[in-house]
Amino acid sequence: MNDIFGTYIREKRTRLQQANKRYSLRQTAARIGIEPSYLSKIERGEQSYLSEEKISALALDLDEDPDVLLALNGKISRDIQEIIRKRPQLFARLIRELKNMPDQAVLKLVREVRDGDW
Amino acid sequence: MNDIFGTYIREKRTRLQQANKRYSLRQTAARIGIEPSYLSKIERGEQSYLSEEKISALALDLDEDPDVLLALNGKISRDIQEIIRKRPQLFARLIRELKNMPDQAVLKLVREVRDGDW
DNA sequence: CATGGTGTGTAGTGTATAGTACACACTATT
DNA sequence: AATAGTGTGTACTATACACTACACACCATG
Repeated sequence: MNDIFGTYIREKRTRLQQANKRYSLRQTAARIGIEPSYLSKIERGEQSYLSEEKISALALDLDEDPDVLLALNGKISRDIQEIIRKRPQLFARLIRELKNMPDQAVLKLVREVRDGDW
Repeated sequence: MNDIFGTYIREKRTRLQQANKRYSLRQTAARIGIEPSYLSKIERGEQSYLSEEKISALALDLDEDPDVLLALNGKISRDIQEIIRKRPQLFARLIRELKNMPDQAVLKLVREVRDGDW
């Protein structure tokens, strides 16, 4: 189904594997704490279920952005979900408004918030 | 576990029931398409699993905000999730920045976006 | 006093999610 | 020729999630 997540991490891992043999499927699986056969299935898109914890561990291991890997897996990190659930109306409105805004516009908001005069 | 969702909808429903007998547990359950015993369990917090579809239907029926009911149930609506997953880094940054901002500040952003000059 | 409507208790169900365990075939090394 | 390491196939498992089905006890009311 969701073979884009699998394809993405397989490409990244095999690229790292060229330079360093510790990025074999088996060793990587061992580091993130799953069976090699399971990681194999996931990379080939045969099975795409992987918990947030494992995805985050994998992101750390492969030097990838956890939020990106989670998104490729159809997930959103728990801390983000928590923030939204605490003020659902507020964030729902904001996020829907931003749906079609270009990246630049959203980034401008981020900057505005960070060094803003609130 | 999550008896706040149940308590909330039970209160709202029974309040509506005072004025209109069509808001009995049985009739309400029938309108949203679940068994009365199941709605009973949910309202008493014994079981809190309810799909997004049923929660939205319930929100509509009880004249409540779907995003709020979903949040009380530990969920976030699919359309919001989709928006975030399409640009995970961007939205992750923005949302985390806004975590501790007061409502007013976030609302100001919403307004800025809506009638902004992008 | 039966009938209709109320809420609830108990038991069971199907699918999704998140994996393990182990055997197999292949390649590289020693 | 044995050994270590590679990826993969098959079968199985446990828990979470999202419900249904049906029986029960308790009012009202005609």
